[in-house]
Amino acid sequence: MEHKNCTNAEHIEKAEKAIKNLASPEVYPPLAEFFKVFGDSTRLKIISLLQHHTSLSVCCIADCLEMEQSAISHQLKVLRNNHIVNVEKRGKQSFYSLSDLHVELIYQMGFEHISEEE
Amino acid sequence: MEHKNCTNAEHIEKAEKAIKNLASPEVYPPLAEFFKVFGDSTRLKIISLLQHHTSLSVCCIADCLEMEQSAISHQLKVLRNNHIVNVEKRGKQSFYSLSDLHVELIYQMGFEHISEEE
DNA sequence: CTATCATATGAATAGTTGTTCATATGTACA
DNA sequence: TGTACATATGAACAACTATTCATATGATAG
Repeated sequence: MEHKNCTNAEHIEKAEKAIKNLASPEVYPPLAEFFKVFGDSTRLKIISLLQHHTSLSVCCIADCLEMEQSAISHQLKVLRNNHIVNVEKRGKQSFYSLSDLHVELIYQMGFEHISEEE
Repeated sequence: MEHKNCTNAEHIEKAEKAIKNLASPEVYPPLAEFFKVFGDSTRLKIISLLQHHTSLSVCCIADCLEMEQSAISHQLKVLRNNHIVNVEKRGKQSFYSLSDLHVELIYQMGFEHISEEE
C-alpha cells in the first residue's frame, strides 16, 4: 500500500491494521452484485410477495404489483441469476419461490435498519 | 388489484393471499435506497475496513483502497446519508466508523450467501 | 495573516440499469 | 395443425451512478 494522502507514523500503523479487515479484491464485485439485487423497489416487492414459503407464477406477481409481465420477467431473471429465487415449471406456468432463508433474513434486517432511523 | 394477466379462480385466490405479504408501497423506495448502498464494491470495501470497531480518517481509507480522496469522500457521503457510518471530527481529520451492528451483520450474511453458491 | 493539510462538493462524463415495446419460445387444448 | 395462453428475451431509451478534475471550506501551525 502506498501512503499518498497521509504519511505520519500513526496513520501508517492504523492503515496497516485496518487493511487486514479487507477480503481479497475479487470477492467484492460479486458481493456488490448480490446486494444490488435488493436495491430496487420492484425486486423487493417480489421478494416480499414470496415470503413465508409462497410460490407464485409470473402473471400472478405481475397482477399483484400491477406491472407489465415483461418487466416482472426481466426482474425475475436478475433474481434467478443471483440465486435469490427458484423456478419450478409446471405446464405453461413458472412458479417462483425464495431460494433460501438468508434472503428473507437480509430483507428483514434492512427493514429493521430503516425503521430505527429517526 | 386488477387481474389483467390471469383470471382463473385459483390464481385470484393465490394473489389475494400473497398480497398480504406486501408492506405499504411507500416503504420500498427507502428500503431499496438502503440496500443500494451495499451494491458497490468501493462502499463494501469501506465497510470492510471499518469492521470490528475500526475508526479511520478519509485519507487513511483512500490509502488503504488506493483510490482518490475525492472518490472516497463522495462514497462516505452516501454511507452517511444512509446512517451506515458515523463521523467524528477531530482537528483537521474526520474519523469514520460503522454506525451499528446491523450493517456488519448484513454484510456478513451477503458474504455467506455468495460463498454457498456453486 | 498565510501556507499547508484534510475534507467536502459541484460539474462533467462514461457506464449501468429499469421499463417498454415488439416478438420469440414453449405448452396445452380443440 | 392451429390457436390461445404463459413466459422469456432483445433492442431502445430515459434515468441514475461512480469516478475524475477542479475548487471550495475549514482547521492548524508557523
